[in-house]
Amino acid sequence: MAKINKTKYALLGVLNTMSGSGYDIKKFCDSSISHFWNENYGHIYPVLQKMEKEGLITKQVEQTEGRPSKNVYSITEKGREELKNWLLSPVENEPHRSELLLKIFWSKDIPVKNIIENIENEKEECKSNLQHYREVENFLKSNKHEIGEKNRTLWLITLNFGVHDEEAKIKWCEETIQTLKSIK
Amino acid sequence: MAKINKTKYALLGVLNTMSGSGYDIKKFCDSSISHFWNENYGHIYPVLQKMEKEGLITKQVEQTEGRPSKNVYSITEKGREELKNWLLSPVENEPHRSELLLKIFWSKDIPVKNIIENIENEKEECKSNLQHYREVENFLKSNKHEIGEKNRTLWLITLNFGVHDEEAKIKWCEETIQTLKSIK
DNA sequence: GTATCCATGTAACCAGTTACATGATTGC
DNA sequence: GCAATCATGTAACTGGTTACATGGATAC
Repeated sequence: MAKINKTKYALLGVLNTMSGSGYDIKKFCDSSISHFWNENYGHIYPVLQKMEKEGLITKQVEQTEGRPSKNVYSITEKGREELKNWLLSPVENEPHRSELLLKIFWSKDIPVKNIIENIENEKEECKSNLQHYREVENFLKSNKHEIGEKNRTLWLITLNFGVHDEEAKIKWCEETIQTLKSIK
Repeated sequence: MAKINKTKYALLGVLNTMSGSGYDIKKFCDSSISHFWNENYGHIYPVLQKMEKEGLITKQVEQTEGRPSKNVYSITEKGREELKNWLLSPVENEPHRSELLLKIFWSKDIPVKNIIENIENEKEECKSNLQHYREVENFLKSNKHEIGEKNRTLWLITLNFGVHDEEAKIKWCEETIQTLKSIK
């Protein structure tokens, strides 16, 4: 058996917060969980159809004048159950792949300055991510309404992961650049 | 066009260090780059065949008595070029997905103690990874021969990434567990 | 005698990405 | 007039995992 479908749970999570169309779901993902999760239409639409057949969600077609018709999905009790069971189950860590590290590992015949260049780029990206996380963090903290206290805490926790992660990577980049300069 | 094949470069990297069979390559990967890269036979063998057709590597069949016959692959000049070009090109960061963060994000209806449980598990895994990295680090440092000074530095750099990463995650786990306990 | 290692490969399957197709409305 | 937004979906494709199939040799 191949990998199981995690997209399903991402979509159930969204629909457990709000009903909406594939389009709405995609927008929600991009604005809330994109720092650790991505989804695209080519996957969202088929998975929604499949989940409807399984009875995890229901569809309702909405017609507004002058607008394309909209398939609004809502989570069912069965869907809520399925989501809850998954949330309570242990995390399956899939091995991640780092192209940066792979490149460094095989760079014995590459001039040090080129290796450093790639690491400088990485560092800049980390910095820009970090700044972005801090902005969203401030936004979430300032906004003491709508989403509920527990949700805010949980969302801040995921952002804080990003902050720790980027900070650690920046530190590693700086150390590594120094190390490489010294062997030049 | 879909994602390009990074496995190719992982295999070229191995073959740029040593000639060997698919089996040898897998062993090498498991013992050297497994902390940031994984490969499996179901992918290695077809990719080797494809690369041979493209002229990036050559095959030589080796027969030893009392052993299964072995396809020993070696990198060609063309393969070396291809690898070098890739090593010099900028890193394409593909978005990563974190199941742990996805679970936390959607856990508003889950008891705090269950969320904490998952984070405790994560912390334990980080600790065990960290210890492993430190052991390999010591092994590499003690062994002042065979692989060359530059290679040792590069390999230590990739390990050091793991160390920074795991330490940051452990810190995040501890902070997060405290935060969650306080909202209980 | 049993588990592990050596060694290669295929088949079935699912995940996920990108491009294509369509078309109206709204804001600049 | 043009770009962006709203809105849904399919097709083509690649990546990658797991299971299956085979079988001798060696170590415990």
